[in-house]
Amino acid sequence: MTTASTGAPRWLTDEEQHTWRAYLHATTLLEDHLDRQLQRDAGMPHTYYGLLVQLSQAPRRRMRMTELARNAKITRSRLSHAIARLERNGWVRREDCPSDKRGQNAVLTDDGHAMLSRSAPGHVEAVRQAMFDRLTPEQVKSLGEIMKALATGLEPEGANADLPWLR
Amino acid sequence: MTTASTGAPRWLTDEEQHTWRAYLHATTLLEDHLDRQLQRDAGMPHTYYGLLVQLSQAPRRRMRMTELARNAKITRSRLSHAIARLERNGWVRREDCPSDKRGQNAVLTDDGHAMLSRSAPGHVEAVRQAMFDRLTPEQVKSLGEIMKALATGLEPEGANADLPWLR
DNA sequence: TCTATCTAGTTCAACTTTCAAGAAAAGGTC
DNA sequence: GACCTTTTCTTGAAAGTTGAACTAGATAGA
Repeated sequence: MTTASTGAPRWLTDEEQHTWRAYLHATTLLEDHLDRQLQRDAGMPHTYYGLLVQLSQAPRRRMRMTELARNAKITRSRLSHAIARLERNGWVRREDCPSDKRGQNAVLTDDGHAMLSRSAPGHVEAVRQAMFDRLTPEQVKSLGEIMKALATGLEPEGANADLPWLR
Repeated sequence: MTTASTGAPRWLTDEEQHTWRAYLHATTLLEDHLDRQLQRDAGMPHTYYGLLVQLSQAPRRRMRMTELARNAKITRSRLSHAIARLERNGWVRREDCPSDKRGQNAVLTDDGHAMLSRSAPGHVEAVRQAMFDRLTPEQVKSLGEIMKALATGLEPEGANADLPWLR
């Protein structure tokens, strides 16, 4: 239903195959690299770090669970687990939503904010070394455009909207 | 030890930040998309599918565990678990290595090969729709170069060789 | 109001990944 | 050969992820 496989398969050209492999290769290595960097220096995986960053940038350092999940591109289930863990660490706190009794706000605690301030420089440095120190300004620009195009195609809205919003 | 954080943190420019977000965003969505596509159509995650592909292209459809792990950029531990699962599915079989009694070969079974033949067209189509249908030929070329540059920087050999070969 | 439906978030079980530890064979070196 | 180190692969427990089922509150219609 998602992808009708009619007709002969359109295989990839040599250039496309090369690019695809390089893409898989590089994204895997980079993800692993940053995951380890953060696990070592901040005690959490990259996804969790991203959640704290989102919260730190939100209005009152708090955000509704669903919105946070949508921004971070993860399922609500995964977010529940993640927030539970971050709560155990004392970096996030849950709070009932005043306007909707079903709702929860995830709130970045002072400890969480402190931890973020401590680890952000190291993380940025890692990102810089892994990515920006290796690309020309033109490549950075180009990469941004390419990634934007890919994301647009995969965004829940648009053509492929048979999912609640993710899955 | 890995990343001395001396001096003021070199923060990211606006363009770099934009690119970085787009990168995270797009790679997350794409990974999830393909993982679900394969889980649905082939009954396994993307990583596992990649292992079968590697085996299918190896000389006698078999490969030493360590080599397979290195090619797939995963740990040997993870590979052990993965192969165990694929073995349960009947798609892979283990075989003692004649020349080295410690060694094991992972062998793609006929069932595994058949399953691959069945699901490959759909997967290629998914990759094409998600990536190549959305990029110009110039972008494809550029993306390939960029990813190659990133991978080179993260490759175990070279500067950052304090890891056995991964981790 | 009563009912049906939808939305927010959590929970459970199954599965995958990681990390640390360990068994077994191979490769020096003396 | 005896000893030490390295390499190969596996294991087991803890952590993280997924998908489905579930509770509770919101919403809308008759």
